[in-house]
Amino acid sequence: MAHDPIHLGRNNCATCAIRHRAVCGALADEELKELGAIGRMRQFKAGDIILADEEPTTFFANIVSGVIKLEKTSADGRQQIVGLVFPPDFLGRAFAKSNPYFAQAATDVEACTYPHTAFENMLKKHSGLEHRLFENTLNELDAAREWMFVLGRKSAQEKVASFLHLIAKRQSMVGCSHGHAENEPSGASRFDLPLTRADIADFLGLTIETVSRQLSNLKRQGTIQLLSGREVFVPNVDRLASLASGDDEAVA
Amino acid sequence: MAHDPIHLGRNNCATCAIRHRAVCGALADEELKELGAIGRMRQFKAGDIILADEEPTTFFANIVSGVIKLEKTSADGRQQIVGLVFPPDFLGRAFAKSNPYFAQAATDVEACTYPHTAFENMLKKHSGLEHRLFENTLNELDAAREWMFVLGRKSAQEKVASFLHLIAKRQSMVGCSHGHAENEPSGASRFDLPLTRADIADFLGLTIETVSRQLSNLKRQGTIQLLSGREVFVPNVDRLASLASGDDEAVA
DNA sequence: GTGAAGTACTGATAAAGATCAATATAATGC
DNA sequence: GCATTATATTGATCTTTATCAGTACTTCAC
Repeated sequence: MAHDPIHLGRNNCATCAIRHRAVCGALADEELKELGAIGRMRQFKAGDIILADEEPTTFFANIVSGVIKLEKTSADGRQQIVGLVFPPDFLGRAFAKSNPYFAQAATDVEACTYPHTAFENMLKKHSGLEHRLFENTLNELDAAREWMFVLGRKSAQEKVASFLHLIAKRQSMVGCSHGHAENEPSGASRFDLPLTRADIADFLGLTIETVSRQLSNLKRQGTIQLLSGREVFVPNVDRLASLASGDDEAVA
Repeated sequence: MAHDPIHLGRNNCATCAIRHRAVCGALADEELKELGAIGRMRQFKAGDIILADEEPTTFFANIVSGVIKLEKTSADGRQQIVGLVFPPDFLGRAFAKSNPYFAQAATDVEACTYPHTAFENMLKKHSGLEHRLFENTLNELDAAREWMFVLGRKSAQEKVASFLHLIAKRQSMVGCSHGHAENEPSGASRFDLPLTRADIADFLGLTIETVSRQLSNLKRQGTIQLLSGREVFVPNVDRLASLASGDDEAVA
């Protein structure tokens, strides 16, 4: 926990936890060496701004650990989280002059960063890498559209249940080193919430109070247990999934 | 208006209205001939289902005229439009077994369609084409996230104003054959709504009634005029844009 | 430990939007 | 043309969620 502050120096791809699941998985050993040469492992603390809105792009990154929130803010201060970046996701908007959103560390984060121009040159040179990033982007687009349904059509309870279900899925993926994990956890699940109540509200298009009330409801029902404020235990993930899609009926 | 029913036979890329703005714009004449050989112009009538949810992908398409809505539906019948496809946009989810949403013609549509496998082979062969589609996808992702803010954080009036502003922007792009149009119309604008009130509601996460009331409000204020039910005249697009972002204040 | 700041929960009330219901307008078929 | 159906508007009422307000719990500094 008490590491060197920001830069951790050159990273060792061979021992990297996300070697095969991140975009770099597209590269053969030779090419990987080339990419590794421009990569630099960095650490961010919860709350650090990683990419600023409207600012010129300076780097891209693969997330190794932690969670980053992508946020839009309007002139009058309203906020909406438009994406969460988990390991082994890629951070950054390729081929744009500036970044279309704020990227802020939701938790402490470790990321393998690549300088803007050098990385885009790699993309041009290795079409396999670009292809992998393209597939990544298509998945992100699918996820964003999935979330549009949550934002536009779900009730507060369904929204909160959807969020918990999402975290349960992603957290259980972390640590699983092979495959893209269609492995829905269907039994029990336990995880730490990577977001504050305010963040959850901004992700779901709700207020803090409503999030808090819905969490209390889910707790009262027995759908979840709140161990501390951040630690959640879900005895039956299927049940949570049902609530997330509105197939509730018959709740204590 | 009274055309041959569906197939219009081989298309002529040379005279195509969207030749340079669509993804095919990435190709040189030689390659374009190759793509043209697998393309087939088709017409759809308003309401036709173009791609069905969960069904295997059978074709992709470039939209030449008209508007297509991308829709998600839940088991209990709730609907959310997660994207609108205008000319010269690309329709279809590359590299996936099945389509993640419904695609339905909102208006009559003309589209240049490409068979699934043949098109994906073109992508593999011509990395320039893939790159262009990638850039396209990145723009779609930006737009989806932009819309997440609308869905999560805007009021009903702001949502309806945002929708009208979006249509004003896209409709004025149609017919403009060069460039990607950062050309915000800032004076007056006149267009036909490509969506019914029910569609607009599904796009904005509202009910039909609320959409109707907000349109009536905007009309009462003088921000818009409703000529027929579908024809809209906006005397001052900037004013509409202000309402869309909540910088209202002082309305008659 | 104590105090202070940040974070989270709960209650009372207000407001925005949904729902229910009726009517009006437009499009379509015969 | 008229009847029928789909689409759109408007009003009355109810529900959900936001807002306002107060309190409790955590974390951190000292």
